[in-house]
Amino acid sequence: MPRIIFHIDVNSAFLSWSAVKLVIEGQPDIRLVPSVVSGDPSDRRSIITAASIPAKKLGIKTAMPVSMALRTCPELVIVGGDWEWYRRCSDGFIEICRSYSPVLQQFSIDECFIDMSFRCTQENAVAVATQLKEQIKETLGFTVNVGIGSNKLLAKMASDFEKPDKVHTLWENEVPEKMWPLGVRDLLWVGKKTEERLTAYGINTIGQLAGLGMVTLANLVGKKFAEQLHENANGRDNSPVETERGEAKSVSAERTFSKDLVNPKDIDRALFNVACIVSHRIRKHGFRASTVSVFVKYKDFSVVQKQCRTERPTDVTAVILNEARKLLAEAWDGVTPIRQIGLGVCKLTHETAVQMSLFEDPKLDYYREWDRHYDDQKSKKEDARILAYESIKEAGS
DNA sequence: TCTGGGGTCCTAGGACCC
DNA sequence: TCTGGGGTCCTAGGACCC
Repeated sequence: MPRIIFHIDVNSAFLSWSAVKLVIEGQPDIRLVPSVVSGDPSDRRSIITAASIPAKKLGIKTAMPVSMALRTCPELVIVGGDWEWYRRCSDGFIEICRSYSPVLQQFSIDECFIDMSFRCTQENAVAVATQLKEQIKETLGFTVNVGIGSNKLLAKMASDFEKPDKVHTLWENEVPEKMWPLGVRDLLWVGKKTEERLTAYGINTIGQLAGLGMVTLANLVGKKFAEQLHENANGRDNSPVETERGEAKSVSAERTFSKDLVNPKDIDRALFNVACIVSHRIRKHGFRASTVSVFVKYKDFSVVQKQCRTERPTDVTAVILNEARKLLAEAWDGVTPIRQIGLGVCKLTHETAVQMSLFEDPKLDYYREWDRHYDDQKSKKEDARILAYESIKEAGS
């Protein structure tokens, strides 16, 4: 029996979600004018996270620097992102999708796959998808695209066709007509570098890629990736809709400074801040980390990254920070101005048995106490924010 | 024009062991 | 004294996704 997969993708997710909130608060609908969402609208270094359709028509794109977009369109409306609110919108949209099929894989905050094989037929798939799309619009106030295909790849490619508020199919027999004429860059997993390599070889469309011999392709992009690209370009993908959200494999935080920093005190403060964020996050999920890494990005965007193993898995801020400081000393010469700094942990375990060591730092108890205070403060702040949002929701309903 | 923040997976080379 | 080959772990870097 052929599979029937839906891919549901929120149109300009962050922008739509911010618009919904503003409308609830009685503000004009920013979806109707050139508008964007950016991290920090006042920071020259921030970039665009999402753009409205009128903004896109003016050539404003995601990931474009805000300063550049403002030159294109001086009257551009810029709003800051609001993660707590986005989380709620995302939960609402996932909940509706799940009511259509429990075999659901959340692909990102604004995308999911559902396996509809037992819930509809090829004949009525478009009608069912349209109903889903309308239900989300009526209940939550924002639009989605639904892509339908016989596997995840085709469903995802289909949802990327004309936007917004549309349903598209891409069945296997439609691949030559609907997918092969597209440029290679439109194929999932073909980014800038791979596109460059392929076009340099004269491969411009997905159709040309589909017909390319494996030996040639492997020489261009490596064996493993070549196999995947070959399958995908031919519309084949047998990956399942994975309902289990795998556990995080790494946790990281990074900060870009509004001006490049060179003062070691400033840089150490930034490192401290990201260490607090990362260690708080792993404690929240009950993880301990065995590897700490630090990276430094310079003005020319070159990156130096250093990592090391910890003596034993840890979730203590002070321990992670201590490792990070050593790594920073290796990575940074102490004089070159730094644009961005980041700290990550990986090799995460749920190990809770405390391994006693004769050499255990006697200050460890104090450090843990400090972390408990930090976590308390954080959760109090979160509670306050949740209350604030509940009242917004009430005002809207 | 001047480039955020958070992830995943893959590759390649070196160290070390058997 | 000089040599092979496989396996595993670690680190660094690159490419991709949203």
